[in-house]
Amino acid sequence: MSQQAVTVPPVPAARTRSRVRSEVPEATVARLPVYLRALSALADSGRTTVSSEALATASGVGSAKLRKDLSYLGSYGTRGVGYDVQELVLHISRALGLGQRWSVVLVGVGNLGQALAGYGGFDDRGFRIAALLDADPRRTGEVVAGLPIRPLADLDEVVRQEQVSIGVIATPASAAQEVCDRLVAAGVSSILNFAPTVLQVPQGVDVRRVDLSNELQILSFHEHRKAAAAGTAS
Amino acid sequence: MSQQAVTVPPVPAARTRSRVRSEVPEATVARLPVYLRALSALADSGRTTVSSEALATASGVGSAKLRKDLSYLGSYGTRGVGYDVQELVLHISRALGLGQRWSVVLVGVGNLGQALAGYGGFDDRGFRIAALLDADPRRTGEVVAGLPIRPLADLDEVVRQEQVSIGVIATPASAAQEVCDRLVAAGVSSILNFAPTVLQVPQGVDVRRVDLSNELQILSFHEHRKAAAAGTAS
DNA sequence: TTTTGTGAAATGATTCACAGCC
DNA sequence: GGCTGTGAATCATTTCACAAAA
Repeated sequence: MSQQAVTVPPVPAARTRSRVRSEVPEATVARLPVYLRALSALADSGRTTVSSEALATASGVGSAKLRKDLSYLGSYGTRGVGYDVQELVLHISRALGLGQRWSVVLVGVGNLGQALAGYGGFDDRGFRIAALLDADPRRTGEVVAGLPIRPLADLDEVVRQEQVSIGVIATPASAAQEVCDRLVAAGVSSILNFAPTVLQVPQGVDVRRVDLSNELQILSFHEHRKAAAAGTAS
Repeated sequence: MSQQAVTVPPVPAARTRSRVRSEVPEATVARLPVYLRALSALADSGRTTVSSEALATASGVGSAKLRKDLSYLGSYGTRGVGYDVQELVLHISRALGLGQRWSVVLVGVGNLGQALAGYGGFDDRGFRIAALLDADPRRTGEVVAGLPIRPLADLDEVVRQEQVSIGVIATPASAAQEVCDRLVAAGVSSILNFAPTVLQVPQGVDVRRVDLSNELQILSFHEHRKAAAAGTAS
């Protein structure tokens, strides 16, 4: 059937007043981090140059798609040779806005929130957890992954003082919309939502949703079809 | 900018030998779980019927899209009235293959694996964790979320005995491909991968990837663009 | 009168295939 | 000779807009 997945077009498409012309297609943006990761691995293994074919294979896509994706960023390859690994890392990083270190606030330090805080996927690549917040006052002060848990009331202060522009919601579904509203009110304009709810946000705010059971259900659909197909194998 | 995201077209498109004709578009499949969740909430709140407009709003999509999506499953609405909530839940569940209970094996019981095991998103909707496996022999026997951790060597036995067809990988990136190979060898044909790697799998195996730092980087891209746009506000 | 279901149009993404450059 | 960059063709998805059903 397929390959890697989970991150594409459910982003409904920008509806900005002034039609800003996004230049890089959304589907391409969603793949850039994958290329970046593959390139880092190549760099670590000592490769200095790579062909579209090789990088495409490592990223689980076709080489034509890869080349078209990269072409939106500019012409950084050399015909007959390939791409310079270091240089390409730089260009993709720049396109993704990874030149700066983004501060993130994580709300909801339960099971999942703790795992996220300790995951390493943050520092890993230019992100920094500015604070952990939790609504339960009994958790205040507890230290998780080296950071003290703070009360939700500190939200505005944290966002202002730490220049936070990305919020991660790892609360139960029932609290997610309210937390989201408060994040937006505090000035956060990008949200990563792990709670199984659809958040309502004003224009100009980006939300991405990660939902375990959604993913399982999509896999279930395909399993179901495969089983049915196998049964019909005349 | 946008709305909910994270689960769509990065699924490269089916490449099955015999061109099975998928009927329901991939993009639609990725949204069905969202509708299902919204419908459950409506049912809990006592609603018995819902219009495409209302359900669309609750799901973060447009009503035309919703109606077209549902039309791939059949004509289950009543003109002038809307959809019967219970009935629609049933039809979507059936389409997703949720009539049966799927058994899942979770490999890698670290930080994230533990959070997933305890998340509740499994039992929640027709999924059952058949076993927790971990490569570290020191963890064997430890009980997490009510289940004992078993050694990786038990994989084949678990898959066979428990009729497992879905595997969840929550190992470090370095171990993911090997675990994946063993899952596939054992007969698992759908994989949910939380490790930050692109898995290579044979045809007929579905992989979906969930990657925290990918999501953050996509948000970073949009933040970056918004900041640039704000700066250019002449 | 309301709201579905759906052809047809518009938009977006992928793939092809090859000219151009190293 | 090998490999990129990209128009043009294809395929997929979304949106429009309205006829038909309740």
